[in-house]
Amino acid sequence: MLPPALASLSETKTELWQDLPDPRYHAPQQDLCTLDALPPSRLIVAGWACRYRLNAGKRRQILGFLLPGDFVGRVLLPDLPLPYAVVALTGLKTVSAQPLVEAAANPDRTALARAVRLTAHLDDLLLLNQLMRLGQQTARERVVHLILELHERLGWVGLTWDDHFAMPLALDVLADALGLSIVHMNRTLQQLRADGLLDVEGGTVALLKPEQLQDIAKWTPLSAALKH
Amino acid sequence: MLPPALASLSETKTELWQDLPDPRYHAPQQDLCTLDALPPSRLIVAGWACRYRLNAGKRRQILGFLLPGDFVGRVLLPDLPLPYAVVALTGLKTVSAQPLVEAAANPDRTALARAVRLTAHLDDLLLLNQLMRLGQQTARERVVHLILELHERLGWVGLTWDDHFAMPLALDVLADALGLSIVHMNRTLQQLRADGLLDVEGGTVALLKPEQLQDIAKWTPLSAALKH
DNA sequence: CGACGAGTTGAACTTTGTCAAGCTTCGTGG
DNA sequence: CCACGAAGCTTGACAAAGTTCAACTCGTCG
Repeated sequence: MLPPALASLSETKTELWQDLPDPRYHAPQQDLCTLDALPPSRLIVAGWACRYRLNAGKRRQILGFLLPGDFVGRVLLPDLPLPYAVVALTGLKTVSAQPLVEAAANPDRTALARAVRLTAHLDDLLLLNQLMRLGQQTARERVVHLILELHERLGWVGLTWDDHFAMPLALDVLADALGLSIVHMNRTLQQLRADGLLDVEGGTVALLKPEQLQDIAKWTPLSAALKH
Repeated sequence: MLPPALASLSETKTELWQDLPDPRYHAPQQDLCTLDALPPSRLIVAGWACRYRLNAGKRRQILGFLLPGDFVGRVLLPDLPLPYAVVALTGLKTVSAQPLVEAAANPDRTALARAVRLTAHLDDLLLLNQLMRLGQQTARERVVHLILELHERLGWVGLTWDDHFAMPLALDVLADALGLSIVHMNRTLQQLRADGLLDVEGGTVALLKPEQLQDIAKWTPLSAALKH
């Protein structure tokens, strides 16, 4: 199973991912990088993190989740400060992504360069998905849409089993991501559970009726948008 | 007055902007590029456009506005399809931005390359601003925040006069951008007008109490985030 | 045992959307 | 020159969606 960074590179082996240098471990709640600071270039090997911004001391807005195989920092423009912060949501293992960033900057169009640059495109897609959720969807739609997105992304790196997967996120984290109150987040999940559509318990998500869920959220697989 | 693309380059003259090749004119409502198509690389010289996405046939979500000095298409990754469409909101004049895109790809860190790459960073900032508006702010805050953003951006290219500027947008366009219904968009503007904070009429915006507006929207100037 | 954190529930309230109607403006064609 | 219609803006009344506050549960960990 390939990480998203290399998803399009069938010939590139997982070893590349595993053999990157300088492994490090981060505790939950630890900041991986702060707003307007020069970010490190690292790749997440295990655990979940998120990008977020604070709006004038109020509750944070989570911009997106970072899963195993995702970059912390930027592949393109690695020399500019990030307009957001990144924090570990679980215990985290990362490795240096320096070799991959350098490959992306390589003017020769190697397959690796192309694959790494594709991840920048994927990042764009994910941010737009998040924006569409916040701008256009109801609470119910947002929740389902996000969960389907996580399901697809985790599938790429072999972290799903059938139609369920581990989601180590508390209600308040989901609420911050989806722009909802904790209470409403809760009620929305209850409702989905009561409808027999999905199940979220003990950090595990089960998609009980995948087709209906895709319908509710008007979900389009990310892979469709990357087919170019 | 410099376009954003070159805002950080005091030594670069406006002529560069004016002298780009292949001027073209586009009618309002004309698509400049469509979803998942390879975009042109063009620079807007006059008029307004926007990026948008449709969510399953419902009303469009506008992702951001493109003003004079902004790129249509992408500076980085010009060879990948856009995950959104771009349409002219007014009559539009554009020129080819090919020379600038090539400059950005130049591995030598020329001042021009750096400036053009900065515009990619600015694009990120604008998208994040939009996301924060949709995720965290009330209708009133969103409207003010967007207007302050437009005011700052238009100021960069000399299209503001004191605290007012031309905004050739109908209510439904603003509503699509801010994720509001037309009716509520209207009422929110009415309220702001009644409060003596700003005035929107006949395609012109006047900021009557700029400090209070910044307060309402928790506005941070973009220039602050670009100071790096 | 107690305390804490996370999840859950009810009830009142606020914000925003929907529907429907009326208005103004402006251009067009008789 | 006026009547007409279309498009955009405005208003009221109501409905739906989401938030807030407050209380209660449940398990875990000291």
